[in-house]
Amino acid sequence: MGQQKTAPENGTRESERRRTILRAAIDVFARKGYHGCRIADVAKEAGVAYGLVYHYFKNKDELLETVFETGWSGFIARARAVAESEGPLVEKVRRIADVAFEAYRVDPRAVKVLILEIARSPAGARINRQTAFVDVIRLSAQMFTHAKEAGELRPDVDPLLASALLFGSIEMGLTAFVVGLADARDAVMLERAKAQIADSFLHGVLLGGASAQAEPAKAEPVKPEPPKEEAPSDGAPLKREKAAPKARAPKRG
Amino acid sequence: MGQQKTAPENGTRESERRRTILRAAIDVFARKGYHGCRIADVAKEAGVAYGLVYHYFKNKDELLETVFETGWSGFIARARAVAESEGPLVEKVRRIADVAFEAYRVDPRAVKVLILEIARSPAGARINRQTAFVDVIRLSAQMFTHAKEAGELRPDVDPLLASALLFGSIEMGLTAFVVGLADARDAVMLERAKAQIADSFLHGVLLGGASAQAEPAKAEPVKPEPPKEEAPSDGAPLKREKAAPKARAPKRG
DNA sequence: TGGCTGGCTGATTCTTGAATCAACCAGCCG
DNA sequence: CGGCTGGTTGATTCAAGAATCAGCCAGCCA
Repeated sequence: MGQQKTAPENGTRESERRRTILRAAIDVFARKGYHGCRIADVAKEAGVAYGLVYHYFKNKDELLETVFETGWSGFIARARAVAESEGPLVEKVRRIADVAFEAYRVDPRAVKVLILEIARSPAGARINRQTAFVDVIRLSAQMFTHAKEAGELRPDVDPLLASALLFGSIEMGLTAFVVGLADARDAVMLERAKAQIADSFLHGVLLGGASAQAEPAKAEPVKPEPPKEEAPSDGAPLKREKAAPKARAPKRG
Repeated sequence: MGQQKTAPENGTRESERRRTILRAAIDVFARKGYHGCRIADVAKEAGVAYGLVYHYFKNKDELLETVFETGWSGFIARARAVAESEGPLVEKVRRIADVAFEAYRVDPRAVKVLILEIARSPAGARINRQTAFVDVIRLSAQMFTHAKEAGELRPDVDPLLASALLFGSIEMGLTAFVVGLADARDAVMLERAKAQIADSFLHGVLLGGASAQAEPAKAEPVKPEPPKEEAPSDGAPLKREKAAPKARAPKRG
């Protein structure tokens, strides 16, 4: 395929092979977990020889490290852009939720690995990882600090903690899908979850507060939600009630 | 120490030794992570011979499993009690946060292991674990469902998701301490964080909405909580700073 | 054509650490 | 005392799987 495969050039600088292996690693990690798989699995998934993995990556750990950097850097960049942009806090929070959910929509497996294997990787964990997670939280904490100074936040809210809570909500919301608590194949559901996360975070869940979608300050690009005549969402919640174009995506194991 | 060490009796039925090993396991897991330590480490920490660990536990996995059950069952029992009790949602949410933070205060290491190693253990994870986590969420989801029926919740809030968000907030709040983002040795800080988590979740972080402690539409019929004179949760950041008795102590109700 | 180069291969080697087990050491009972 | 029982020990065994390495092969240039 890549005609000019002569090493040196290649705009991407990242050989096709290398990318294949990385992709395979993400899939295998997502399926069996970092510790639960052997390099052999990755190689097989990628359809390459065992040794080739070592040609491109120093060792198993570097492989995970790379998966991390690849996925995380993209997310953090977008999140930072939002956090540092101008505009009302409400907007920013919504957009951050957007970024996270979009990432999930585009590549759920990668997000799963990020959430399950990396964000919470135990103490010893080399490099960034844990640090990285802390970084985003610090980053958005600044956003909250500014918002607070601008009088958008309740004065008794701690910026750092608020930041942690926002990401905690987002993460757990995503986890619900990752873990299968909610059906992730349903785009509408994702959209709804995203909206609720932002709303709950901003206005709380209690009745009587500022009504949630009160101000569509900025019209959402999509309006997948009808009048919100909430269905009797009993204990069997996040499972789309009535009919729905059951876009049956094949459950890839 | 029980003089009568003859096996059969012993009210606890759990030998002193066994408990020592379990404790050591918690500490070591918390320090180096499950995969990052060997049985030998646990044995050394406990001050017993390598083989003894296997005398009390079938294998390494059972050890983790036990750590899990031990810590988790206690938490889930308390959480369930709160969720199924009578009273306004506001109260329940606060008390659930209480339970979680109290657990942390009592045994931070154990909580760390629970959060880092078990709650998010990757896919394949045997038994409960992941399931257990899902269970609490389902459990509290019911609580939200009832609250919704009682008109305490905004109608557009999905119970299951709300539940996930609550625990997501709690977990991330705790994680902030676990990871060292915030100083966990300060009891006041913990108290403050706990309060903010409940408040933010209930009323949102925005200024202007229902003021934090504003009463929701439905007045609380019960006043089950004693004054609970808590630390003044002012706006001070997670880093304890000098006085800033910014008035407003969120004395609920 | 023949000699290079470098991506690629996979059997082989080496390490790590889980799990086993034969022996040891009380205290106890007959 | 001598034989039991059951907690305790730690060297030994063993399997898993990470990392290595001696080469293979395809394309390329002289």
